[in-house]
Amino acid sequence: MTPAGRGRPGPRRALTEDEILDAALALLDEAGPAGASIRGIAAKVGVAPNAVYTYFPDKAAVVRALVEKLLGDADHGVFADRDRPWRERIEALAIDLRERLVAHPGAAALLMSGPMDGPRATAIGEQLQELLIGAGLAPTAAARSTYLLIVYVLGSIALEVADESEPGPLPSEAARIDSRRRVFEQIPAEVFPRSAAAARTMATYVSTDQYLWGLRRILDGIS
Amino acid sequence: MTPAGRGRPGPRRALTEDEILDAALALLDEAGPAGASIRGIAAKVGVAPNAVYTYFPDKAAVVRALVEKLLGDADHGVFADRDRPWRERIEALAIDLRERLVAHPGAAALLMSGPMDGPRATAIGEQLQELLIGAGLAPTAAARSTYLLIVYVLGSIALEVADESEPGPLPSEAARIDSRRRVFEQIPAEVFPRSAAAARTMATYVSTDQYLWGLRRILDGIS
DNA sequence: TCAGAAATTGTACGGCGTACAGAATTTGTA
DNA sequence: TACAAATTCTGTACGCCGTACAATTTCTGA
Repeated sequence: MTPAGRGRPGPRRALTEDEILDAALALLDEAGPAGASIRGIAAKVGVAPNAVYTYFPDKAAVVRALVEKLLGDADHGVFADRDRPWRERIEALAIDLRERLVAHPGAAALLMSGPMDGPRATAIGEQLQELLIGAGLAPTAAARSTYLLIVYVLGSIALEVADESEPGPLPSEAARIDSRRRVFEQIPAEVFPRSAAAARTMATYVSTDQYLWGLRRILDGIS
Repeated sequence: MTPAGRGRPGPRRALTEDEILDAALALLDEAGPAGASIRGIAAKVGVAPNAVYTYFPDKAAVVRALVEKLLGDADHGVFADRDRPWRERIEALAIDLRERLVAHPGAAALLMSGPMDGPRATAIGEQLQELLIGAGLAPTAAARSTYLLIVYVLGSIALEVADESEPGPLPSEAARIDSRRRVFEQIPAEVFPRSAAAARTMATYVSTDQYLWGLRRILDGIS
């Protein structure tokens, strides 16, 4: 488990941390959280279960590392382009994060299972603050707005993936909306009149449209 | 497991669904998610583990029922008082939900572990829509705003409880902010200058102040 | 060359959710 | 009033899980 700064005795490692994380992610995608066990990961990479403990001290560390990996590097694309309008840059980051995380529904839930204090999470917060200060916000307001945005992005994604119960990749957005519509159309209008009338809108809660609509209301609110 | 509409043969039940849920919640509070096992619940109420399956088909059903129970009845207090200003009513609901859920940190995480389609969740959505329409929003905007608010409330709470890793009741807000400050003050200013400068503000992300601040920005954005 | 560090395996433990069969209890009805 | 059927609960068991421990193998620097 020690970093193994090559130069010390001992056989060469058969794996890398990244191979383990890739296997964990693949299992998460195929079989959901239940499938991403230490034993499953070990089987997938072809070692005994306890060999994983050479690379990570325990399962929680695997999850932490996986979350960090999923957050990715935020300093790319439109978000990093200082010549674009700031709202556009934030929308680009939000869309990018949503795409990356929704692609791995099982993993998205892990995001909110522990403190977000990894370097990549910090880097995203740093860039958001920098951007908002550049947009004219006072430093304190920029920091608070940064957290508001993170809450919104992560909350949206978590609720979105929680809506689908099956493991495996999420169905298409259209399919998910459709199945939600069928559910919401059953709402009894006598007891929930507003919800029954809004069934079609509520079906689209998990859409990119709603996601961007909510984000824009927040951006309106902080500027 | 069948509702047991008294009148059919069989011994009387030794428990009620509610006793099981109470035991589950107590275990969740004492020992966190890991402690709230079917076996633990059964031990706490004094039956064999599999007796629980008389009341709920599986563990997921226990969790679903617990989540519903935790959501509580929203139609009370300031939120239900149609004579108060609408923003005040929403703030009252938000504060009420946060208090109720943060009191059971282990359970809060369960909220986003499945679709929020229970009757109590629907009732909250219904009342929010009604309120927002009364505030002058068009029905579609009211529905979208409702979801935005739910995302914010649940996302905030989930991130807040995820920040504390230990099971058991959350420390006081002041203690949590203090411990966050100590962590954030370690951020290296050379690599994350904005975050380092905002450490004190970031420490208060988990405060009622920040929670209400963010909520108000959203309310600003939707009106 | 070889001492000793590191990686990996075999084995084991306690805990989990839950399936299944049987015993015990209660009921409406014959 | 006796009994058949329905229901609750227990005993037991299975296959998972995370992970601790000791032994084995493979490598390196001295």
